[in-house]
This record gives sequence, C-alpha cells and structure tokens, in this order.
Amino acid sequence: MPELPEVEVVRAGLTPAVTGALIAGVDVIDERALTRHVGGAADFADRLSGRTILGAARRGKFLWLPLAPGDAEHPEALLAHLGMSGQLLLRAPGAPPERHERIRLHLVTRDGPSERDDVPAAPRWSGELDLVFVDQRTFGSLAIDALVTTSDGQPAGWGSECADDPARVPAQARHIARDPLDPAFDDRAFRDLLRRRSSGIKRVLLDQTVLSGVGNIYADEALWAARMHPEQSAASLPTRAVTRLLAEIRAVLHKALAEGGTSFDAQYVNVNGEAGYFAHSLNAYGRTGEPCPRCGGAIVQVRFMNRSSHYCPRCQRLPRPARTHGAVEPGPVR
DNA sequence: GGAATAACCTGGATGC
DNA sequence: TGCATCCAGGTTATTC
Repeated sequence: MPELPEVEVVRAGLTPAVTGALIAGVDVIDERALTRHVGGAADFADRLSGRTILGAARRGKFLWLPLAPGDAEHPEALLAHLGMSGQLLLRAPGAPPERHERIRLHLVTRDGPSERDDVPAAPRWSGELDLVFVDQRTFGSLAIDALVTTSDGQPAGWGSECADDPARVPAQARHIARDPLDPAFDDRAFRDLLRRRSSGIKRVLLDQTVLSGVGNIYADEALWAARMHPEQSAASLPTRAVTRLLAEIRAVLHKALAEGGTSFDAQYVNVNGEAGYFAHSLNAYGRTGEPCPRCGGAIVQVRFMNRSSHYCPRCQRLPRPARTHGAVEPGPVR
C-alpha cells in the first residue's frame, strides 16, 4: 500500500524522466480515476494537452506535477493520489495496455535520452514515453488542481522547488500536514497537538491532518519500535515518549525508503514496475502469530478502524488496564 | 470541533 | 469446479 516511502520512490523515479516533458496527448480509459478532478474526462484531457511538466513534488502521500505554461497568479499542477493500489508507470510508446490501466499520458521529453545520461536510474527513451496510471481498486485518482500558498509560507514538500513558487501546494492537499521527514515539520507543534487528542495514538498517527505519510503499515511498525500500545491515549504520552515515537517513525520511514518501500501482492511498484524490499524487514505488520523479534511473544492482530492493527501484547502494553475486546487468536501469516 | 464509523472499490484467498 | 463471502486500507462524508 503506498505510504510515504512508496510515494517518494515514485516521485524520485518520475523526476528525471518527466521534468521538461510536453504532454502531447491524454487517454482517459476509466473516468473513475478522475474522482478528484472537477470537470470530467474531456476537460481533463483538454486542459492537460500541450502543457509542460516542471517536475515532481510530494507532501505525505500526495504527489503533484507542476504545469507550464500557466497563469502566474493561478498556477496549476497534475495532482495524483495512489490510494491503495495506484501505480504510475513509465512505458515506451506503443507498449501494450496494463491490466487495470485507467489513464495514459503521451509525453515528449524535452531533451531526449542523451541529456539524462547522468541519471543511471532513468529509463532511456527515444524522446517519447508514456506515463501510465494503473489502479486495481480505484481508490486512487488524478486531477488538475490549483496551486495555492502553503499556510506557513514554507516550501510545500519534497521536490516542490521545481515550481516557480516552491511554497505552493495543490488546493486538495493544503489541509494535509507535513510529513515527519519534511525539514519544515514542527516537532513541538506535533507534541502540542497530541496533548489535545484523547484518541488512541495509532488513530492519531493515521490522521493526515496531524502527521502525513504514515499509513497502517508504518504506524504499526513505528509503534512496535517505540513499544507503544496502539490504543494508548495520545494525550497521555509524556513529552519524552512522543519524542521517541517521532524518532522511531523517522527511522522506519528512512529504512523503508532505503529498501525501496513495502510491496505486498504487487500492489506497490516503482515507476519501472519493480517491487520494494521493506516487507522483509517488518517486525509487527502482517506477522500475526509469529514471535515478536524483541521478546518472543506472539504478535496479535485486532480489528481497528475498518482495518487491521498488529502489535506485541507483551512489550507494547497499555499503561492502564487494557481493553481486550476485539483481539483475535494468532493465526497463520498470510 | 473532536471523535467514531461507514462507504467507496476490486481481486485474491478462503470456505462450502 | 463454481459460487459466495471475507479481507485488504486511504480518504472523505456523515453522524454523534
């Protein structure tokens, strides 16, 4: 499932390939991939054709490609959210359709392959390439969105310096908090926010208006590393505990980034269709019934917010009497 | 305004 | 073998 590391791997893969590319044509195969776009498929294709991609930027799980030419007062970007199963793939022109292909952009690169010789990871195209949006579960979406000034005036996110004004973020992502790897992330403000939240800490970590980029997998992993029970009240956490949790979140995200992200059932791949390796490094998520790597106790799985939560009940204890309802017996790992 | 929950969606896994 | 059901989870709308 694409969380911060997976989206960042995609962004980093797109940057050398699409920066400066002209959008020569747009095929909308499935309009459900435009749920975030106001105006429908024809409007999407008309407004995108003839524009130039300035680069690739990201905040949390939102990815955007600033566009030119544009009105300096009202710049726009192609916004992408991968949802649960979205993929952005680079393909040679004329490549056969992908399974679950939703949208295909036909690009003409500005400089051709010779200008990208210093970027070994970039595919070598002949000056034309297709950017293909694939999404099995159709929770992902593309849209043309207005770029608006960030609330703090700081750069909008990773890679946002590619735009004329780095401090502009897509309007649909403006409410999204900064991610913990963002240089402008405010640790103190995060601690203050947690003090006002009585919800369980995992619920708060999944709230993208508090902290972005963390989803179910990395929330479970960071809580395991910090030895925190997912249902422990956020407001009850001492400052030292929040500081430790932030450090563990960052460590997990950095490690996942270094390993190319987490791939399950081919639901996440980079722009070249390759899977990441972080699934091999998971300590809690998806390891129901396996021994905890730290204490040997069995990892359990509980239902939580319409999804699963994995933790070690032995070394991630609630500081007060635990609510045990909802726990299921350890079973085989899928 | 905070908190909790359901709905959206599809394909693989599982059970009968 | 075929059909029905469950499950995965990011975001948002709705309800309390």
